[in-house]
Amino acid sequence: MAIPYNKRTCDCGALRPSDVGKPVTLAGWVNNYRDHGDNLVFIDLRDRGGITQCRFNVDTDPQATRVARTLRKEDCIVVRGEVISRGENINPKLPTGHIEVSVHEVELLNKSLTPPFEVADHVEAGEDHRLKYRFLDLRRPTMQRTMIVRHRVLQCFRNFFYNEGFLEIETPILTKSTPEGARDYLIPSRVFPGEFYALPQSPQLFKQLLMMSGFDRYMQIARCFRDEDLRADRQPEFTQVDLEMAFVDLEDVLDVTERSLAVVWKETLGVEVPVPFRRMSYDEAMRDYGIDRPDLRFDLKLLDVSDVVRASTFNIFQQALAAGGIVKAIRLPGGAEMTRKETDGLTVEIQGIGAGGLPMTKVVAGQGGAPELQTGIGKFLAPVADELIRATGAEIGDALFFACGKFENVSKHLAWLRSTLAQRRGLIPKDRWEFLWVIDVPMFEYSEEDGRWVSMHHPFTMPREEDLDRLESDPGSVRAKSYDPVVNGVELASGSIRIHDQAIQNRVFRALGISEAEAHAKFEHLLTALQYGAPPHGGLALGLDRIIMLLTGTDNIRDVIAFPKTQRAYCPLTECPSPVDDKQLAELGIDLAASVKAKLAAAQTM
RNA sequence: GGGGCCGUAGCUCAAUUGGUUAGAGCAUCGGACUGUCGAUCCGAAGGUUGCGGGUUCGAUUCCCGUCGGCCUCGCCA
Repeated sequence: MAIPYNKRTCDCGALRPSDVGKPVTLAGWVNNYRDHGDNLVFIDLRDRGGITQCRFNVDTDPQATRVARTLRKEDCIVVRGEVISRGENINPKLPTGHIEVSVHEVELLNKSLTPPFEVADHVEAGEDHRLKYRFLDLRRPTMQRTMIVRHRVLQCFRNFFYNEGFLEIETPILTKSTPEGARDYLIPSRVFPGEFYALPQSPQLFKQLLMMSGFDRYMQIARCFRDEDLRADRQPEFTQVDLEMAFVDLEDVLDVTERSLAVVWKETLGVEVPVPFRRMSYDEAMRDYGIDRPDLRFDLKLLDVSDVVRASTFNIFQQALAAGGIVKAIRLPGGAEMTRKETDGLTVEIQGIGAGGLPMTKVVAGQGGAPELQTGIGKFLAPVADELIRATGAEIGDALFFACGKFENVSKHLAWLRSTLAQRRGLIPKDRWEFLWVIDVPMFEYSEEDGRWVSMHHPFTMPREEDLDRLESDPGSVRAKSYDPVVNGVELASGSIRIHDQAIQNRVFRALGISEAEAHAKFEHLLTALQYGAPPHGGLALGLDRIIMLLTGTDNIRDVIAFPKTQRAYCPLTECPSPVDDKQLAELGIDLAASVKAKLAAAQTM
């Protein structure tokens, strides 16, 4: 008689000594089997709740034991039996380790082929392999835990924002291509041949329109799409917890956002996050950390030593300073113990991100015990050694690393060095969460490539009122009413107060070199809506994937997404993207370029 | 588009300066075993060294190309 698998009594992680004596029905996958010959067979049964050991005794249940002997890893089974105590033979590694199920009946629901890799946390498998067999990879306990955390965090955000009066409203996936920002994924229209929808990079304009529609407080768990190259923390489709509020100013958005994050950290990790978060201006972040998302878990600030090294004899510095550049340094406590091999390795790596090299020196005890600079560029710095040691606060045993040139490059190189040194030298404290807001970000940055100003955030961002009169005369000095929450060097979100005045919106478009005709072609709906009583509003979008990465302690975004893509945005599981029938293309009025056809043909004959 | 690392058994990896029949652990298969729990013991099977070319008496090793994976710069409002 078949065992009623639809009447499971609990999951495989639930049973405890207090359940001893109860009849149970469990179903799941064979995690492991141990066959002890004549008498005993053990099966570790796994489902998303955990693992329960099942015992088969040939003396009492010969038929079930016969079946159990044939079971192999990843077979899907259902068992019926009785919870018994393990006596002395407890397994402290399992929450269910004090009990086991004495199985009287077992049924194989589906036999598994030998899996291509073992479903266990301790067995590593190549990542493309894991993605090809993602349904097996997701059975691993850590992956299951991650997906469960993800679920809980989503619930947590939803509950929090509902309680704060937010409405969850969906926005279109098929929408309009936008000129600024990332490359769009395009969807050809069958009904309008030659015309295209775009997948949303974010629901930005729709959420602003919802504010103009009077919904006041909006939230959505929104899937967003950007056709740009991938990174360890970037996927072509990703999830944002998207917010927008009307009749608010900057303080209101910051307040509700930081409280939501505090709740999520409390609920998932039990960590109390103090609110309000500290705030740092963009200029301060760039000056002290060289990056707009500083990791405040460790010090290693960037120190401007331009004036100090001006009198040194190091040519590279002289040239940089003469060209209007700067020289900055990082003081690494204990860095003098680094080997030549280590520092040479850093030099090669920093050259890989565009630096000319990595000037450095060590602070050692000279004659009489006074600190002096040795190795590296020490001899060139001799004329300014005392002053440099004083300016950097360097002590005997430290190392000093330098970068020189344009502010942007120095910042980029030393920001990389700062976090690399902190990681390799073990300077990052565990279980520390350093939240902050980065505010007062410039509205625009100049794009050499495009020969014009481009938005740092997006074109709908409100400038600070006191900077408005410089929008035309000095756009580079205008700061935005934008705000980014950052934790441990990770940008969690990005948001701003929006422009709700058509005149200001037009001035910003003009500053961006977007003509009136183009603005109307691309944003007619927004510009029109701004003329019908648009309320002041603002919001932000939290990067859910990165939040889950932080909460689960992974540095790989693929680990927090059930079905992610490879670095080339390929899915090994579904083997997509993939070619489509000529008929489908014909319906869309699309003809492939000759070069593309040739490539496809060549690939097929291979 | 640029830089870096990698590709050897089903999986994770090793293989000396370019040199005998390319090894190990896990998985698999067969056998043993009364309490294991990442079981243990005995045995077996398992390889176009990603693919193509070159150098060489001889290539997993060196060179060129190509395909794929990862990290990264550019890019990502």
